[in-house]
Amino acid sequence: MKNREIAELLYETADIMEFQQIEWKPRAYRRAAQNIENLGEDIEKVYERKEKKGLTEIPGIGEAIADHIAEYLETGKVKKFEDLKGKAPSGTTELMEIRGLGAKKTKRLADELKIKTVSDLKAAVNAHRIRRLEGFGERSEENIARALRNYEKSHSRMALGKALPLAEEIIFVLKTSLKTSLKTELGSKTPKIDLSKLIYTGSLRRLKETIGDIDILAEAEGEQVGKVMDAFVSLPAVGQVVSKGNTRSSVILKEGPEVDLRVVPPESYGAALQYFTGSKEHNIELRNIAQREGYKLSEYGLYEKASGKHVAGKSEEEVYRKLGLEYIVPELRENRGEIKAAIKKTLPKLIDAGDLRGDFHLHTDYSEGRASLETMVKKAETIGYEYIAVTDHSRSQRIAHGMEIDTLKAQWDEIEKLSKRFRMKILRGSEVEILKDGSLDYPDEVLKKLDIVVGAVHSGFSSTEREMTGRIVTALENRHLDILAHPSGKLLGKREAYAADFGTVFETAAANGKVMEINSQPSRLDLNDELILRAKEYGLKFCISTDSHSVSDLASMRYGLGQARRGWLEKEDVVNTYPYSRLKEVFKKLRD
DNA sequence: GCCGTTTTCGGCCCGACTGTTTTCAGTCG
Repeated sequence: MKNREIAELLYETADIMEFQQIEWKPRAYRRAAQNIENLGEDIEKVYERKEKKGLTEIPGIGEAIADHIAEYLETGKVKKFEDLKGKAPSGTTELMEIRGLGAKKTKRLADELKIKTVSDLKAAVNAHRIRRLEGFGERSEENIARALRNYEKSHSRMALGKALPLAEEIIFVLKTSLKTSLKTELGSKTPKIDLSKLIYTGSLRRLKETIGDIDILAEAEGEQVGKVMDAFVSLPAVGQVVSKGNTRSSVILKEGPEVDLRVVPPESYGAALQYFTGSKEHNIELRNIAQREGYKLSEYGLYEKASGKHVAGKSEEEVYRKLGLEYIVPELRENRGEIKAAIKKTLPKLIDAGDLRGDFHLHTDYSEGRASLETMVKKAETIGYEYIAVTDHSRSQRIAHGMEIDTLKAQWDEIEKLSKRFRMKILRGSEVEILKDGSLDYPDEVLKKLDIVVGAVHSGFSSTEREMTGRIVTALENRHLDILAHPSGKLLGKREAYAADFGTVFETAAANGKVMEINSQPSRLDLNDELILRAKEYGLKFCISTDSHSVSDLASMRYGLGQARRGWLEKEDVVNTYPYSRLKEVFKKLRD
């Protein structure tokens, strides 16, 4: 799959063009790159099937870019891009990633100070050569120095599972601080701040698998604004204040990530929430619609273009309705067809947290889990689940204390005993290793006694695409396998997905009635939204599982649920929303 | 370079903050 590769190439080319002060083209290139990332289909396959014509059918790709992509797929490079790159200094695109440095400044640094790489920049900062440049000055130099330190510390994205609790914590502390300061001015006549309106927005609200920075929105007016901003920049977690204004302030936390706070008045709250939730691509599309309909849309509201009259903005729902659209939930706002669906009123009714009735992937201290079987069962029952599957590792997973057959049977005995004491159905499961040759890690007579077999790959990540695809396909053709766990094998920020032809994997899975897991572990989120969208095309069913290794992990469900919603899944697509009585339709070996 | 209920040319989202600039350009989201 070369989608990401090609998108990266287009983004890089856009940066270089911008550096060379070429107008408009960078925008076209970025838009094309974005659409390739969101394609949900292998671009190579598109090209094989329909050649260049297929490429130009992708939005944002016309004749010229289609030719470049074709050239890349045929030869592995694009002559025009190579030439372009040859004319720009080698470190250009990297320098432009540093906060505060865009195309113009990078160009001036290169032209006037011969700064071409990050280390050139560092040297220039240390020698105070930047402040002598016309239009730069001492402050600019200090800011570049700080941005440089930040860039080196972390220019990677944070996992959703880390960012979300962090944002919740910040909001909680900010609310507490504001409550206290509001109380101390008892008797003041200024309107109170509605603290329920203090929420996180941005990619976090869209539950994207990784987060660049944390965006927070608050509602306040008049002198209250200053109070919110003051409370925000003086939070204990703040390491550095980047900017502070009347509508926006920006800080960098000691922990690393940047947090932006925007404050808007009540009549604009909905428009601002919509705007800051993004995505950027979704918003641009929305503004285009607004323009066509004779409106102007900004974070302050929807305005009639002719009269300048404010016609919507109090709530998000109002903004969408006024534009003739069904309300679109944050998880769908990626410009992946949701706007067209909202116009036609054919948006999916997404799966909700309340729909989930069980969990098909969890570990106990029989293998690498940290809690006992009984503790896990007890906690799952408190959540209100109707069933769970206990899926400890199979025998060849030595590192994870994989279970020999005798131990597995002992676990079945304990499950039997516990079943008498708990209302919830406890299923005999196993996370069975898919071995190098695609066979499963227990003999058939053991597998057939399991209620649920969750197959997983944990080794041989550097296999070729052919080997890995063959291995998984063989496993999917095994009648004992029910669920394919963490199908892509990626670890966020640590390990790429293994090379496998997911088209073939999904096709085989669909033909054999297998279920695809959406693994909710914060470090995995696998399948992610893009692969879910692809898998759904093949008519596959999914399950959202936590892969819990401790009691607290059971709460990770919300991250997997987020990916499912981003992947347009409805209740019916996800088998752990089915009542137990219906599960037999999916898992044939299930006992009554 | 792309696109079209403004349709084959002429647009291309919009507003806030910073710094050094005395009226605005650059950058960001």
